[in-house]
Amino acid sequence: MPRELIDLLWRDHPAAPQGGARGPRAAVTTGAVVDAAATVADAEGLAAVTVRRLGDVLGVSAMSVYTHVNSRDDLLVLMADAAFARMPRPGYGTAGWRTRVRRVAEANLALLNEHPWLLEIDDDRTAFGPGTIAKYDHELHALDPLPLDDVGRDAALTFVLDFVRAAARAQRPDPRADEMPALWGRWSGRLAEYLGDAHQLAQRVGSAAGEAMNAPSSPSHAWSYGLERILDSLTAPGDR
Amino acid sequence: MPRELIDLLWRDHPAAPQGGARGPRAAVTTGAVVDAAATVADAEGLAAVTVRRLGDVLGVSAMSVYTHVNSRDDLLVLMADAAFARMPRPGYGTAGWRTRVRRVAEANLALLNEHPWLLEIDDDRTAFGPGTIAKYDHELHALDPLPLDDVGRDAALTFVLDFVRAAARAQRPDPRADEMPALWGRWSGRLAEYLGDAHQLAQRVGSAAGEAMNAPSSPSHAWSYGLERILDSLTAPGDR
DNA sequence: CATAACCTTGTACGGCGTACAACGTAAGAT
DNA sequence: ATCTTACGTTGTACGCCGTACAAGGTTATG
Repeated sequence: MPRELIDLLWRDHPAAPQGGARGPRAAVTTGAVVDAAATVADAEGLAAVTVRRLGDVLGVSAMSVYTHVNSRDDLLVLMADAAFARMPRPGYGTAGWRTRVRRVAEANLALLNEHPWLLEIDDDRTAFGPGTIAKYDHELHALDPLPLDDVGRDAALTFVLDFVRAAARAQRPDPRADEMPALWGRWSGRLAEYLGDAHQLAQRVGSAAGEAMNAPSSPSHAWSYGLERILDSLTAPGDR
Repeated sequence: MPRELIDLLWRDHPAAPQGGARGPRAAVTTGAVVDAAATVADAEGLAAVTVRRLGDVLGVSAMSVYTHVNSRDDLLVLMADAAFARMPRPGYGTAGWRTRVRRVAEANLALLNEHPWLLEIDDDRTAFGPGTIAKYDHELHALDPLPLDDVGRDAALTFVLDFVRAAARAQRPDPRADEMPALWGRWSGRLAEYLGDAHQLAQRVGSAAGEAMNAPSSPSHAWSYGLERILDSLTAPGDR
């Protein structure tokens, strides 16, 4: 293990340890590997981000990638932190808390829509990265106007971001979408037979919700509706 | 492909196609494979559920497993539906909607805590399974006392279950938990150097939240707090 | 008894992450 | 100017994975 993950996360910081001076110049940098990985993930999903593939993309052998990243798991952490680092962080100006939090939610939704693979990265070590910390700080400040103690502030932010995460999950296109019509053709008849008239409420609501989701307009009523509910709840009184 | 997934999902239904009469008796059943998979997943996580491993557990060759499940992806769908099918579904009696929804949320949290691997299964085809449909129907009925149309009812349930899912994710023990002390020992000094006095809010709130999470009591303030907020929001007026 | 349908199995293929050792390269030490 | 040392790069190999395929055994049906 050449350099620890924490030092790779902070590789752009002045205090970060540099590679030793001897030996040949590295053909690529850690940053280049991370960027290449993100590009592949954006285009073909996280599963396409393999070490051999990255080697190809970077014009380098597979094993050479390990000079810059330690392991694939570490790479995922670096990818996530880099994505967070790149998020725009406009100042909040004089906006009220509701607008501020709405902006935070919308920015996160946009990020997750752009990089759906972030939903698959679940590694606590990202919390130590500069991008993740900067994002956290910025988003905590959105709650400045609200009377929250430290723990409550963290809980409120988590509450909002979890909602966003679920919404992004729901909006993510099903990778099986193109098979679904054929599947439905083969299955719908059988399913009707199995179901009979049992679970009528589920049948009715399910088909209504299914149609609503495929409806051309209102791409996400659930989003705007849910977000307003979430915002409302932030001003609700404490436990009862 | 011997039998379609939909028929495997409904394998206990009288109308489900049975295996042909000829040939030797199958050594195991689809149900046995699914149960074995769930047992392994409970004990060692979903990644330990491999086809070869299931063969071992069932005393059968790896390839023989494919007689009963078609593919590993299909198996995951069967596992999820079986878990949903086994959830207790007590009647709601005369309980008010708030109690009913709270019970639904608590039942789902308990399920996800018992079977954390459910969080990793994300296949829309589960929606066609008998367990999933029965669960859906039962949970929709929790909302009977509320004045919701079909689409709104589905949206409300999704809203609640997404919250539960996020809470279960947060409560899930980190598989890296045992490495963390050593990691922190090596990293905390460096992180402090990198951070300096930047992002002071994040530093303060982060450590407060971290301590609160490791606190012995109040295993999840976030859960009860968040759930009440979610419940409140279900009675809020519509969009504004 | 022959046939056809079914289950089981071993082998094999192409993928994965990555350990390891050999080799080349360039800066510091002498 | 040479030697030494640290480092980057590479090919090979190991043990996993899911699963395609073909061969062979087993049983009810014609």
